Parts: sequence; C-alpha cells; structure tokens
Amino acid sequence: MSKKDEILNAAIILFAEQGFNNTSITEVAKATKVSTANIFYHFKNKEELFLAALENVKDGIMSHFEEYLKSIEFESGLQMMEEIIAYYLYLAGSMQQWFLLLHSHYPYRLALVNEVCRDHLEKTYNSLVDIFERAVVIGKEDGTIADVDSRKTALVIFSMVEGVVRFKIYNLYDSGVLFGELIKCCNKILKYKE
Amino acid sequence: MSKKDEILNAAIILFAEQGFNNTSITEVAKATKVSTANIFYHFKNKEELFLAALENVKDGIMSHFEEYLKSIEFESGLQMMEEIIAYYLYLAGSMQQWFLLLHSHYPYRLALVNEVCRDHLEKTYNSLVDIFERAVVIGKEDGTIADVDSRKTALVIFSMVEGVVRFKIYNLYDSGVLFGELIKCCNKILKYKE
DNA sequence: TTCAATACTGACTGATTAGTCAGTATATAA
DNA sequence: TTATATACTGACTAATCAGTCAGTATTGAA
Repeated sequence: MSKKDEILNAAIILFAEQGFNNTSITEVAKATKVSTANIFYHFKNKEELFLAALENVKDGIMSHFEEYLKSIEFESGLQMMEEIIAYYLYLAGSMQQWFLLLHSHYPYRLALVNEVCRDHLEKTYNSLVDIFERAVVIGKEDGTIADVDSRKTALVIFSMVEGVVRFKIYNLYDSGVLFGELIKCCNKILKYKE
Repeated sequence: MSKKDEILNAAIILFAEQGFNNTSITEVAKATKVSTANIFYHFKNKEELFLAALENVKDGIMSHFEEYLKSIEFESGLQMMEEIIAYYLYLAGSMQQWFLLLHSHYPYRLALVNEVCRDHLEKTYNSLVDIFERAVVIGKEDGTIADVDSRKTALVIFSMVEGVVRFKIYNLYDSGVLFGELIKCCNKILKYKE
C-alpha cells in the first residue's frame, strides 16, 4: 500500500472516531509515521484530505455492495430485501469507521458550501436507496411484495435501517436485539397495501 | 433571562450548528456579549458547558412532550402513535438545534467516559421510547393495534422516526415527502401480527 | 552515470485555543 | 453606610493548530 493510501486510511479512522475538528494533522502524521509536511504534499489541505476520505468510504461501500449483489442469487424480492438489510447491518458492524464518518455532522455542513462533498454524499445515499428500491420492484413483479410506492417505501425502509445503524454505532441500543424486529416490521410494510 | 441562561442558549445553538470542537469559547462569549472569563465563572470548563447544554436539551424535549401529551385526548392507541410521530417531527423542525445536538457524535463519545453525559442521553431516549411504547400498549388494549411486542415495536418505530429526523436535519431528504409514507408504514407495522 | 521527477523532512510561523488570575463593578442585606 | 457575596472583565499564558518552505532523499529511465 502506498504511503498516500496509508495516510488516507488513518485519516478515515481518526476522522470517524474523533471527528474532523478534533483530529489534527499531527495525529494523522504520527499514525502513519510521516511528517506533517508530507501530508500536505499528498493533499492540498485538511479539507481535501477529508474529501478524499469521504470518497474512499463511498467507493468502499459501493464496491462491497456490488460484489455482494453479484455473489448471491435471490429467491424473491422480499427475500432480497431481507438479505440487503442483513448485509447493510453486517457492513455497518465490520466497517464501523465508514458509517461513523457518514453519520458525523461535518460532511453535511461542508456539503452546503462544497459541491464535491455534496456529490459524494448524494451518490452514496442514492446508490443505496436504489438497491433497496430494486428489491421492492423485483418483489412487486414476483408477487412477494404488495403494490406499494417503490421509491417511497424503499426510502422509509432505508431510513429505518439507518436509524438502527445509528443506534448501533453510537452504542445506544444493540442492533442484534433490534434486527429480528426490524425484519418483521419490514415484512409487514412490504406484504400489505395498507 | 439571566446571563447564565443566555450563555447556555447560545452554546446550544453554536454546539449544534458547528459541533463541540469547532465552537470556541470566544464565539460563545461574542454571541452573548460577555467576556470569555465570565463563561468560565459560570461553567467550570468547556465540557461542563456542553453537559449543561445537553441537559437543557433533554429537559426541553421532555417538558415539551409532557405538555403536549397533557393537552390532547387520544381516540385510540393507533391514533396516539400517529400524533406522537407528527409531534416529534414537528419538534425536530421547530427546535432543530436540540436534535442536531442529540445527533452529533460528540456526546456519544463523551458518554463512554462521562457518567453524567451517559445519563442525559439514556434518560432522553428512554423517556421518548417510553412514550412510543405507551401508545402501543394502549392500542393493544383498545384493539387498534395487533398483539405485537410493545417495547421492541416501539423501538423500531422510534428508530424509523429518528432516521427520518436525521435525513431532515442533515438536508438529505425532505421529511415532508417522507411523512405520509412513514405513517402508512407505521400503520402496517401496528395493525398486523405478521 | 546522469538527470529529473517524485517523495519526503525539519524547522518554522502566525493564528487560535482553553483556561487563569488579579482586580473591578454591582447588588443586597444588616 | 458598610460589609460581603456575586457577577464580571482585561490582560495574560502555554499549548496546539494548519499550513509553508527551503532543502534533502529516493526512484527510475535514458
């Protein structure tokens, strides 16, 4: 792994765990055993380093999901939704730094004034909601999911899952306990047309 | 309003909008037109100021909800749940600073090493989930809600609402659009026993 | 071997930070 | 009026911060 990538990885972890403003370039430098000047050689400034970290997270989540979707054949749309939720929660556990970074307030503030940041966030969330929506559409076709509004339903289910992820990464409630109930609720949402 | 309360209110807004580490005592002092030394006269240090702000938010949310619950008679448990969700989203819109503070990462990191902080967060969330659970219990009694696990269902619905609140305060998706769908999904979760 | 591009560093700077302290106003109550 | 507690300030400090710059290694190709 190149020194640049090492810096990037250390930055993701530190930004995620401590926040942007509470992480100094000196800390990132120490974690990767380079000089602070070297970080500014690879990245224009601290903000650019953060944007690179965010992009890395976006690419990580998207490529993991793509690979996962390729590796599995789903029996039905409903089952696909279940599996997607399970994988999302698994990923949020094994790659906690990614989701901590995505759940921190800083990128959303930055997005208000920085187009690149806004783009990373939009792409990340739109791709994820797309995946959820795809499951709903497939389910509606194969009859395992009722005639609901695909996009809106996907959005609500996604926000429900994101809520559970937040509780998990902020140590509020254990997602293990919530998972079973989450799937039950999700099934009811998808099986019935009010 | 006492100077101390003015400082506290300014701190809530600044901490919420900019984060703990990106808000300096000088900024809080300027916003309230006092010297920085005066802030340290009223609050031991910056962390204590944050804890006071968090406690203020907790008390604010709880007292608002208590007053709201006293002011309304609910026809049924199911309708109570609908109203509670609507009020929660309304509150998250009108008192956005409170929810921004509660959604920021800092208090959850602090809670790992600070009992007072942990206590504020636990009390806030437990009281809120309690309210959601109460609606489920009442609904089960009056027959408008199916025989579901009260606590777990309340938790999932709460996390769903919190997910939508997060999308709202982070400017990701408009909660207005999501609200209708949220209520529909909630109804399905509560009306059916899988 | 030479040359040039790339990778990297130590030493520095000016700005900002949380927090201190000695002293000054202001209010209140005897 | 006087005494005492409370509220408040200006001036300061030591530490830390992001970012710069002149110069030094290291690489790889001709």
